[in-house]
Amino acid sequence: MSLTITIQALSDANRRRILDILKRGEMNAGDINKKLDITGATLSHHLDILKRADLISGRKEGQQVIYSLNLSVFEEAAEQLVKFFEIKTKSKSKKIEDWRG
Amino acid sequence: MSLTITIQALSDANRRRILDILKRGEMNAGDINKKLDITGATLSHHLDILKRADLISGRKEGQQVIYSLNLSVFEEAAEQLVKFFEIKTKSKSKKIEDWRG
DNA sequence: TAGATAGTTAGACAATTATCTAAATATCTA
DNA sequence: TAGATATTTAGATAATTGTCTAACTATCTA
Repeated sequence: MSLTITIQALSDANRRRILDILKRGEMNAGDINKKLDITGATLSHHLDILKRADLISGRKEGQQVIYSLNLSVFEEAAEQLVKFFEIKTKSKSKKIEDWRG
Repeated sequence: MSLTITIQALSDANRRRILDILKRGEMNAGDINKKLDITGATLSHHLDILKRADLISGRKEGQQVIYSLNLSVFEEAAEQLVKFFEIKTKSKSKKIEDWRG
C-alpha cells in the first residue's frame, strides 16, 4: 500500500479513533458507532476508507459486520513511517557545519 | 503540535519530498524548487504548511530563504506516531478468543 | 537608481473530503 | 411473511486542498 494512501487514512481523527478501538480487539459497526459522535453513514464511509487502505477488514456475521485490524498491514504501515522518519547521519566526510549551519 | 496537524502536513507527497530533502541538510527555496515539479508559489504554500506544523524553519539570508528541518520536532512527531501504532497486548486475563475470535 | 533575482501573497479553480438525510439491502424474528 | 434491526449506498452540501498565474516585496548589483 502506498504511503500516501496510508497517511491519508490516518489523517482523520475519527478514523484514528476507529483504529484505536480496533487495536483492543474486533468490534461490530454498531458498537464502534456508539463510541463516536457521527452518523452510521459517516462511519460506513470511514470504515470504507480504512478498508481501502487495507488497515482493517470486516466480516459479516448475521446482521452485523464485525471489523478487525489487519495487524500485519498495520505494523507494516508503522515500519514505513518509521523509515520515513529515519535520518541517516553521514558516518564521515560531512562536517557539522553542513548539518547545523 | 497536534497529531492531526502533523499527519496532515505529511499527507502530501511533495511535502514529504521536501522533508526528505531537508533531512540531508538545509537548502534554500530555489534549490528545493529545482528538485520538485511545481511552481514557486506552490512550493511556498507547502513550505508554509510545514512551517505551521513546526516541522521546518526558514531564515532569510540575503535574497534567499534557507529552510531547515526542526530536528527535535521532527523526532517528536515520529515518537507520537510510533506511540499511535503501539498495541498494548494485555499481559493476562484476556483470552486468545477475545482477540482473534 | 533601475533592473534582475528570490520568494511570498492574492485570487481563482477544480478536485477531494467529511458530513448529513433518505433510501436501499440484508438478516433476523414473531 | 411483515416488521425490526444493522449496515451500506446515493446524493447533496460546505469546507478544505493543491495547483496555477499574476502581482507584490525585498534584496542585490551594475
